[in-house]
Parts: sequence; C-alpha cells; structure tokens
Amino acid sequence: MRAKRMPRAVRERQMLDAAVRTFGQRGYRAASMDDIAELAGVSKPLVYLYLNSKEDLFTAVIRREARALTEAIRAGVGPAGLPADRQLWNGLRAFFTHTARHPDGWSVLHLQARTHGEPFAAEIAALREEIVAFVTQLIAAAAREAHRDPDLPEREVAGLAEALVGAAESLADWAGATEGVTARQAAATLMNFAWAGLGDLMADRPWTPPEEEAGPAPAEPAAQTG
Amino acid sequence: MRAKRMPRAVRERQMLDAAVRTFGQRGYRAASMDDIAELAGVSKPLVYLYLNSKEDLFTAVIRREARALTEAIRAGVGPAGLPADRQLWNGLRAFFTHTARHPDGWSVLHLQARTHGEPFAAEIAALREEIVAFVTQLIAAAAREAHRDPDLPEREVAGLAEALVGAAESLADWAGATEGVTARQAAATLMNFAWAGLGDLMADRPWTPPEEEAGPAPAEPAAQTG
Amino acid sequence: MRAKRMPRAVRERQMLDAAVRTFGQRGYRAASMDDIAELAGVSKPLVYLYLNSKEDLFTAVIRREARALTEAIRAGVGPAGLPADRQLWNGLRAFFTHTARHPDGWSVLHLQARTHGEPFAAEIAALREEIVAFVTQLIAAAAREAHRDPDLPEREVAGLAEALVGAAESLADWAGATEGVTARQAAATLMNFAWAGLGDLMADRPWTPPEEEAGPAPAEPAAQTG
Amino acid sequence: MRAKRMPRAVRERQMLDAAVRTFGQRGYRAASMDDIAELAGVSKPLVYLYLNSKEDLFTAVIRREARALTEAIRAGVGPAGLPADRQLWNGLRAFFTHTARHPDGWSVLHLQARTHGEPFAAEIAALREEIVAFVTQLIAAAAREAHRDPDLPEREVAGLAEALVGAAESLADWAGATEGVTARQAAATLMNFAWAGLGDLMADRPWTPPEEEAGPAPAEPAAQTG
DNA sequence: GATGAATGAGTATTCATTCAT
DNA sequence: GATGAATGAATACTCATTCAT
Repeated sequence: MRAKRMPRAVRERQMLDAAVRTFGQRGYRAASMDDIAELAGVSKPLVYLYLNSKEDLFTAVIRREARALTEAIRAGVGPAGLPADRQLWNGLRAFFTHTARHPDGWSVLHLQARTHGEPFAAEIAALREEIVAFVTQLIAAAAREAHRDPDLPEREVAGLAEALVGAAESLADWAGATEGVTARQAAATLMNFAWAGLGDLMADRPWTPPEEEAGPAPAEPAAQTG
Repeated sequence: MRAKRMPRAVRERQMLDAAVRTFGQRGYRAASMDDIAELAGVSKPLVYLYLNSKEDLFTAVIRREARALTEAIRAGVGPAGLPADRQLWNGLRAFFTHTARHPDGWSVLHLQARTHGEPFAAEIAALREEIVAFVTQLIAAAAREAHRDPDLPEREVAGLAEALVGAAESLADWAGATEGVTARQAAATLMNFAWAGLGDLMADRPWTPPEEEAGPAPAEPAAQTG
Repeated sequence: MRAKRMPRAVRERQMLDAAVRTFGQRGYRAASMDDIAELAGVSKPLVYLYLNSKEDLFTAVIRREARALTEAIRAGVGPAGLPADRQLWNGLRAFFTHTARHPDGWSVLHLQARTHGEPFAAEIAALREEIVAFVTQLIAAAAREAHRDPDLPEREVAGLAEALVGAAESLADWAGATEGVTARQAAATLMNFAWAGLGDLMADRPWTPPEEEAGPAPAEPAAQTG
Repeated sequence: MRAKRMPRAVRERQMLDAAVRTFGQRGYRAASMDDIAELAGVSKPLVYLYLNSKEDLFTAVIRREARALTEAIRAGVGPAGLPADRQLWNGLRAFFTHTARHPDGWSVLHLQARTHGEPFAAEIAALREEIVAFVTQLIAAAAREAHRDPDLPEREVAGLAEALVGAAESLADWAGATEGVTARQAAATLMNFAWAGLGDLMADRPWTPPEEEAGPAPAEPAAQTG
C-alpha cells in the first residue's frame, strides 16, 4: 500500500533514510534499487525521478551522513576559546555518540564509501580532510598553549592527526561491537592514549578529564531514522 | 589460445596474484571472475576447477595476504627478549614496509574484506584479533617493565590496543597515499604518538628511537607480483 | 524490440504456454529460459519477474496442466449416479481426447515431470494419486453393483487401479504416435481389456459400449495455444 | 587411488555400471561425465577413449540394459509349446523380478531414455516394439487356442498389447515404490486384470495361476552391480 | 595405455534503468 | 506526479570435450 501524496522534500528524506539503511547493511553493490524503493515505500521510477541514479543516490547519502557527522562534532566541540584538550575531549564524545546512534550512517562513511572507488572515495576524502584539518589545528593550538619551541614539522603534525583520527575510527568500530562501552569511555580511552601517551600511562600519569558540565551529553534529536 | 601447461601449484599462485590485484583495485563485487581469469592468463573454468567459487577464491586471497602480513610483522619484531617499545618500533616498521609494498593486499585486508559481510569479516576479525592480542601483550609487558602499579583495567588495555592498531591502519593508508612518506617515518610518528603522547610532545619530550641496527629495514624477498 | 504492454495475467499465460511447449518438446534441462522467453515474445528478465525461477516456472506448468487434465476428466465422467463402467468409459474418452489435444502438456506430465526429481515428482505423484483414487473408487463401486462377496483385498484393488491407469497412459502415448487412432477407439480398446479381460475377449464376449449420447465427444474449448 | 591395468572389457563394464547408476539416479542431463568417471574409478579421458561421447555412452547403457531385460524375459517365458496364459505368467514374473533387481536400469529404460529425444527414444521404441510383438503374438496364440472366430482386428490386438505392456510398466513402478509387493504378486494382479478382466473379477471368477514348477523363480546371476 | 591440464560454449539469474500510460 | 511493464547487459558457474605428456 503506497503512501499518498507527500511533499517532495519528505519523500526524498524517506528515500535517503531507506538508502542509508540498505547501503549501510548490505553494501553499495549488494543493495539493489528495488530494495531501497521498497523500503522507502515508493515505486522505483520515483526514486530515479528524484535521485537520478544509484551513483547519485549513494553520493547524496554520503553527503547527508557526512554533514550530519561533522555538524554533530562541531556542535559538541563548543566555543573556540576552550583549551585544546577540552575541545578534543568534547569533540570525541560527540563523535562516539553520533556513530553509536547512527551505525548505518557510520558504516556507509567508514566502510562502504571507501571501498567502491570514485566518485565516492573523493567524498570521503573531503570529509576526512575536514576532520583531520580540525584536529591538526587543535594540535597546533595545543603547541601554542604549551609555548612549544621549536614548532613540530608540518608533516609530523599531519601524521599525528591522521593517527588520532584513525584511532578514533577504530574505537568507534570497537565501541559499536563491544557490549557496554559508552561513548564517554571510548573518548576517555582515546584522550589518555593521545594526550598522555602510553609512556605516561605506564608511569601512572594519565590525562585527567575536566569536571563535567551540568547537562547530559550534547543533545541529538533522535536515534537512527527508518 | 591455450595457456601453456603448468603444474597446478604454479597456476594457483598466478590466479591468487591476479585475484589480489583485481579484488584490491576493484573490490569484491566489482571484480568479475572473467577479469581475474584474464589477468591470470587462463580460462575461467580453470579458476573454478582450482579455486572453487568466487567466495572461496576471495577467502583464499584473504588468508594468503593475512598470513603474509602477520609473518612480515613477526619477522620484523625480533626476539621476545627485547624491551616492549623496541618490539613495537620494529613491528611497526615491518608493518608499514609490508603495506607499502603490497598495496593491493593491504586494500583487500583493510577495505574489501571488511565490507562484504560473512564469511570474510570473520577472517579479518581473526587477523585483527591476532594483531591486537600482540599489541595488548606488548602494553602489558611495558607495564611490567615500568613496575606500574596498579594494573590498568583489562578493558582499558583492550581499548588502547584498538586505538593503536587503528592509528597504524590509518597511517598505512596515509603513507600509501602521500608521496615521500617512508615506512620509517610513519613508524616514528606513531611511536611518538603512542609512546610519548601528545602531551609530552608538546613539552618537547619525544620518544627516542633506539640506535639503528647496521643493515636496512627487515628484508622482504620481492614486491607485489603481477 | 520492446514487446507491447500487456496486463500481467495475459503475459503470464503466454509465458506458461511457451513453457509447456518448450518443456514438452525439449525436456526440463534442455529447455533454456532463453528459448522460453523468445517463444513467449518477451525478454528473459520478465519471465523471471513473473515466474521467479526455472523451477517455479516448471512447477507452475505442471500444476496448470495437471489441473486441466483432471478437470477435463471430471467433466467427462458425468454425474456420480451412473454405473461404474459407464463412468469409466466416459472418463477414458475425456482422457484420451485431452491428451491428444495437448500433446506437450501430456509430455510434461507423463515424461518430463517424472524424470527430474523433486519437487516435480511430488506434483506428479499427487496428480496420479488423485486419478488412481478415482479409479479405485470406481472399482469398488463396480464390486458393490455386482454384489461381489467377499471384497477384493485393498492392496489388490490398488494394484488393479495402477494397472488400469498405466494401461491408459500407455494407450495415450500409442494413440498419439499412431496415425488414425481416435480417442474413442483407444477408450473402447481399454474398456474391453479392462472390463471384459482377454479371456472373455477370446471367447468373443466383449464389453459392450453403452448407446452413445446425441452430441459429439465432450466439448473442449480449443486446442493447444501457441 | 586409480585401479591398476585391467583388460579393456573389464574397464568398459565398470564404466557402464557406473553410468547406469548415475544416469538412473540423476537423469541424463544431470549426470556429468565427471561423476561417471569418478564412480567408475577411472580418468575422464579414458571414458572418452572407450565410449566416445556422452551420447554414445548413454546409448550403450540403454542397449545393455535393454538386452538384459529382454533376455531375462525370454529366459523366464519358457518353451514355445506352453499355453499362452502360462507363457505370459512366466514372462511377467521374470519382468517384475528383473525390474525389481535392477532399479537403475529400469529407470534408465522406462524414464530417462524416453525423455531426452533422439537418438535414445528410437532405442526404447525398438525395445518396446520387441516386447509388444511378443505380447501380440501371445494374444494371437490365445485366440488360436480358443478357436476364436472371427479374428480380432490387427489394430485392436496391437492396442491390447500396448495396454498390457503399459499396465506392466506401471505395476513395475508401483511394486518398486510399495514396500512388500513381490514380483509374484504384481504378476498375479496383472494376470487377473488382463486375463479375467474386471468384469469377471467382480463376478468372483478370477484367473487361476497354474501350479508352480519345482525350482525357485527364474534364476538371475546377481542383483544390480556397482 | 592413461592422465593432468585446459577450454569453448552455454545456462540460470540479477540489476540499473526506461517508457507508456 | 506516479507507476506497472519491460529490457540490455552482465555475472557466477557448469559441462562435454580435447591435448600434451
């Protein structure tokens, strides 16, 4: 039973929701347009009318999910004036919270989109670059705060940022697969690792999370749609 | 055009070589058995005769590449008596060297195999578990060496190992994509990040690589075939 | 060349018609879905869209032909009140008429479906059971009419019914292959054989067909389509 | 482990044995030359060397099994001097005994060979003609014995013979599928049906089997090979 | 004589995509 | 605006058959 007339924006959202789920769970190639149309509750030609082709649909999905993720992080990080470690701590919690709440979207971004060549890889590269740039700038800020001298070489900082982002991605998967690991714990583990380093941890000198703000974790409207 | 007669073992190796390349570059679904057979220089039925099915072929590829990777790392790490940071340093260099030399194999292991569900995910899970277990044990050894007291909680150690492995994976991709980053540099960046931590780095207290052995990086017979 | 748009039911009938012909003449394995689609004047994907798989298609064909045959017989037999030999005589004429008019359907039911294992054999077993049950009940009725005492053992009756049905099947093939043998003649031969027995025939005591009704043989709308 | 050197005749017999089994159980199309070669314990090229092609192999199988069947019947029938009903009775027992002992051969002759078009159908037609001719001549003999006058028309006799043979085939299948039905019982059922007719049976005037000869049922060397 | 190595030619099935209404 | 009807192009997999040794 097909749903009755609806404004285009709503229909399109339903299609994208269905697509995220299908792509996230089955993968790009294994997901068929039939599946997606059925899950969205519309006919296949309508999907084509609105989203043009499978490639365009997948690209639209990637963009929407990428945007949602970066906005979640941006919202979590807080004002630019905070100290670097505090900003990172906030951002990581937002990141782990978001990936936990949108596993299909995370799967699309982290697994599916990277595995199927151009033009999707480029979308992901852009997303990653944005995040890496943010982290890079945080590291630079931390160096400034510490009056470090001389500066770390640029490429070294880039590598550190890559490492940090990779560690976060890995922990997001791990938290998603391991019962009972909260976003907060994942973030704490990563802060320790990144900020204090294993060396300090061995010496029992961990990084200490700042006292918590009053409210709950950065609000997100709701869990995964669909 | 009939392919020259060859002993089965040789042909099988050629097929696996072709498969690594094709799967690594195109992905599991997009790689067709026709492509692989052609690249291997044989007819499709022969591929089926020897490797049974696309699924079996992909599994065989995963296993071969996984084995090659773990053996390269194991060989690189050196004797068990070395200090933990030295073992890690050695292992990382071997890892980055291997992934740089076998980009298709690395793509299969890191991207393709994880994206296409069971039974491939299980193979990769096993591989990753092996590596994570090794890193976990290194961290435990480091703690012992540092006479750390009290012990880090088990789950915390697991998370740290996940983070470290994820960082390494990420840096392998980065090194593969960035002109002029050597395995040694990638390993050094990660050692700094992991061992000293960003905090120490800010304070200009980096981890110091041990003096280098005489010869070049751990020998590997040859680069990717095909 | 795009086939003209048609309602699904019509197209489905065309496909089944083409399938009966192809399966009946070439056999299940030798008939390719390409052949059937071409004969039906549609593309292969449409056949799959409507009939799902070769197995399902063949099953649908068997069911349709089985139903047509049993209904032809049921219609031919006439009211339950008739004497047993009269019912048998009517039923046999209907049977031979139908098999003569639908040789491909008869080939599917009698030859192809039995030769290719489950699940087709089960369909045919059900059909045959239905017919054998009908004959069995006729024999029982004849015994009642003759006030036979004691009853024939159940297994003996089953064997007789099998024999009669087998004889009918064989005569259907024979009539189909032999120029100039009418359904009526085949039915008469079988009635003689079955009802009088060779012994009586030798003694010149044949079974006598009842006077014929006015009209022609039981009407059937049309011959095989295609 | 391949068997060592063997005389050609023996090897060929093994291949035919394997082929009967495979064709009988799987059907002509579904049986692969690989299966047959493996079951025969020889390499595929050897099968081709001896039997030439799948078609030739199947034809050879049909001929061998047809010959075995007709010889078993001929041996069972006994001397030409016996009364017609006695000859039929003997022949039927031999037939049901043989089909029960060689189910795969019976399946090849009765099901598989008829279903796959020329040239196999011709082989079966020849076999059937031979049997029908024998039965026809028996019926003629019975008529002579009964001094029947006038003669039955030739086509009528042909039809009766077809019916009788079809009934026998059907009972062979039935006996093969029904637990506890012996060759003797099947033959008795058919003699009753054919000789006395249902009409006489209803009147409790069955055909009476002649007293049994001393020895056991017509000897056959052994059950199905392979 | 016997076999391991190899393939040409199919076969069922699927999917993204487009019309005609 | 929305959809039922339709297909071109691929894809995994199989099999009878043949050489080279």
